[in-house]
Amino acid sequence: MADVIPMPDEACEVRMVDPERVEATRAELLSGDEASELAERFKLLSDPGRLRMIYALLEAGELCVCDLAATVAASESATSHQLRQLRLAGLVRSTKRGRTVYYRVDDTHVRLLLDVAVEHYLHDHEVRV
Amino acid sequence: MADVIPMPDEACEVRMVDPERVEATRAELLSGDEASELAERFKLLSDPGRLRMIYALLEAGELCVCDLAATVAASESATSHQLRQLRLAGLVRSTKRGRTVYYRVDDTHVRLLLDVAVEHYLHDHEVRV
DNA sequence: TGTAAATATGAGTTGTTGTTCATACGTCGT
DNA sequence: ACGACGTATGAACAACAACTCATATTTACA
Repeated sequence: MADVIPMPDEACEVRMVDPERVEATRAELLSGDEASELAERFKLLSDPGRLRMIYALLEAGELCVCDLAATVAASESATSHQLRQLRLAGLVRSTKRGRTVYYRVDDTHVRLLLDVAVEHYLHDHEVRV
Repeated sequence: MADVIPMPDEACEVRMVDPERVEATRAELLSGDEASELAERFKLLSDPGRLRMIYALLEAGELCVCDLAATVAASESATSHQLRQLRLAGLVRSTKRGRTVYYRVDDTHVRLLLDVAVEHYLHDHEVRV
């Protein structure tokens, strides 16, 4: 889905069963920008490798690139590319000490988001009541 | 990132600065399957259009395909394709009444996940103190 | 029964994403 | 200053994801 197309003011070709509910729901709906911003955040969490990296950083507190790569069993280059994305998104922060660069999670909300997801999507199925 | 490559037991070519921390973190890390399962969930939320659809369904409770399409300003075909994904993932459920099909969210956890994300990533920036 | 409505699906196309490989950059030790 | 190390980055490529268009399916109604 490219991006949100503005709704034509006068519905020209749009079929609707319940126009009132549509209008009411549209009023409460996320704007295109809001949806895009949220989606971008979720997209960062939508790759297994990135997810493991974030998780590893949350666990370890701080890791250099090569250690993180070893931890999640990825190449250093791939790891660096992913970290760049996360850094540009403000999800992680890097500190250079000597020639090694240490990364840490720099987003207060990710931990909660991950905890909620892990709790509901993993424990529910495995620890099962 | 394709999928998780198993870590070689004997680190052959892997540089590490702090092997102990790596090993400790690996012990606490998500497995490849767990990471993939979580990532797949987040991926469903990583598209602005899908996000708006889910949000609309949460708001409206129940919507038929054409009304949902009108609500999020997408084509009915695109909407149907997205709903198929969500349905296969068990995130929404469909009910056929006559010739129209009504969809509703069928995942207890999505609402919480979305609420957390909206709260932290939207309100924080806009309502800003 | 035939036609239109509401949705589903498949094929084809295009844009995006993650990886590898090669290479560049900054830093340490000698 | 030079070579090795740790990391970053760019290009090329392959896999994937989302859209449109065309067509199929099911139901309602005349």
